[in-house]
Amino acid sequence: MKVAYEVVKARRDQIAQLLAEHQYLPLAEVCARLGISEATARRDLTALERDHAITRTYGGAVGDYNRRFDSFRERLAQSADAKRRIAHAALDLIKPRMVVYLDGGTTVHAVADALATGGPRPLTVVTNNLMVAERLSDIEGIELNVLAGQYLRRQAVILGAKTQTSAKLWRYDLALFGAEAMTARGLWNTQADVVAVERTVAKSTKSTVFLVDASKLGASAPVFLLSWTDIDKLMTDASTDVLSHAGIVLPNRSLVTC
Amino acid sequence: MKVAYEVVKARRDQIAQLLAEHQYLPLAEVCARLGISEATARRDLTALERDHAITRTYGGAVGDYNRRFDSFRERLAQSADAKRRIAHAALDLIKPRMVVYLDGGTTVHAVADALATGGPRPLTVVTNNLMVAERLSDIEGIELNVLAGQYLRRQAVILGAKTQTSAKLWRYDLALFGAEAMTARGLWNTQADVVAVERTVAKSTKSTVFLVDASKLGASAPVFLLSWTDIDKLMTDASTDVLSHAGIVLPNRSLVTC
DNA sequence: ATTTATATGATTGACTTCGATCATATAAAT
DNA sequence: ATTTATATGATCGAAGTCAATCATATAAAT
Repeated sequence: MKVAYEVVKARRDQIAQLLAEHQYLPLAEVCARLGISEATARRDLTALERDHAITRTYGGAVGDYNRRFDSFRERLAQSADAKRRIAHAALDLIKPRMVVYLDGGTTVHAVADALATGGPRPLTVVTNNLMVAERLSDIEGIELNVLAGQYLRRQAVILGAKTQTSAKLWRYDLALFGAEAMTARGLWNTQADVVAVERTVAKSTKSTVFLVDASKLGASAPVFLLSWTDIDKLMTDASTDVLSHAGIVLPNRSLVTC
Repeated sequence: MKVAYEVVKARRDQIAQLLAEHQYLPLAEVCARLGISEATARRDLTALERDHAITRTYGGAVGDYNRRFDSFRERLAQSADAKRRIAHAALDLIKPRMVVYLDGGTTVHAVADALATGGPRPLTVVTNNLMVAERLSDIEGIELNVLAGQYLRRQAVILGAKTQTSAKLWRYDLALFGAEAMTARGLWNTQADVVAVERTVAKSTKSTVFLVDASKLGASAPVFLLSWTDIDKLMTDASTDVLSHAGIVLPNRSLVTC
């Protein structure tokens, strides 16, 4: 029997809501909860998928509500192995009771990943990256703080003038940064606001460490960040040979290759 | 054939990673991507589910990586209808170019929901609630800012001394708050640090508005927040009769019932 | 009031997935 | 070197899911 359009819409909204809450629901569950037949449930799910509200699966559907950070995640996959190795080396720098700043990039996110599964405790972690925040929140022994500022969902990062102001509220023992490019002159990044925050943090940290995988060698990025003399350590999977060939020569204690 | 345990573990980690990226993958896709048989894929998925890394579905699996804010979502469902009505009434208070503060509770989240689908633009929104932040980020005409501070994932909220400091970085035209209880004396909340932030914001806003559904009438909460004379408006679904019966009497222009 | 359009639920056959079982290959233990 | 343990892939019957089709009831249009 035909039914008022509003009734249909309300029901589909309810299904979308249900899926936002439960992430996944089998078809039978949808039928049971709404008291509708398989056929109607199927039709509703198909319609909702057409409107990009959910994703159908064989036997049910998943909600799209939480599909954020997608572009960030894609970048996470690049050079994932090198990033993981660098991150594990970086763990050695972190000691219990430190206040550690974790930068917004994907390489530094690997450190958060490593920290989540174990490492020195207790720790105070400060970050402007919300994926890092998610990863490390509610972990025993880690107090997680975020900076203030404008939230940019695509990059999962908090930026802006207020971010710099709030970055000054802490004193860091160690700051772990990423960068988009490294050349003989130093380290570069793509966004001016990102660099602004990084420089602000660099001024109030005891130790400044950069984690940069080899793919960033010879890459180019428009905004100059810091020169080699400004940093305490570079951790990379690029070999000393390749680095010096690119004109990057650092004292032994400032370079960790892995 | 038996295979080194590390190989198995690495493969399962890879599947979990893949699911974190794609949220949902059908079994056949897992087989294809890893070059393994259905049987092995099934066994891997079962093992991963046992470790609470993923959730199995009929025909595939979904990643658990993003299942956050769950307890907050549950509270969202309570009195959902009243919250929605109150939120829609609150929309009228918001005018283009305002700087609006949105509090951490579930009632205020309904305002974010309403704002997301339409309303006055442009707006500057400031919040300490990350689910509100998610909801309103990347929306044309809305600049979304978050406060600094310690991130408490269960409540999806940012709190602490630094939160108060960063709350003072803005001047608000309008602040929308929730509360856990209302009595003749005024409004109450459960957590001292939540109240601390709310009071800080209340001091730097032109207009202080509370959105409280009827279920909070007669409820009790330990921390006193503000008395009725301190606020500019109360929006509630409780009737004037019921309110006055509870000893709450407000001037007409300060009370919106819906 | 009559007609038209369509939302729903039931049915059916084709297709897919599942769990159990088994043979086999290889890592780990002895 | 030999034995033991187990990870893997193949197979198969059972159970579940899907898309298509159809009759029907009711909203919307006339």
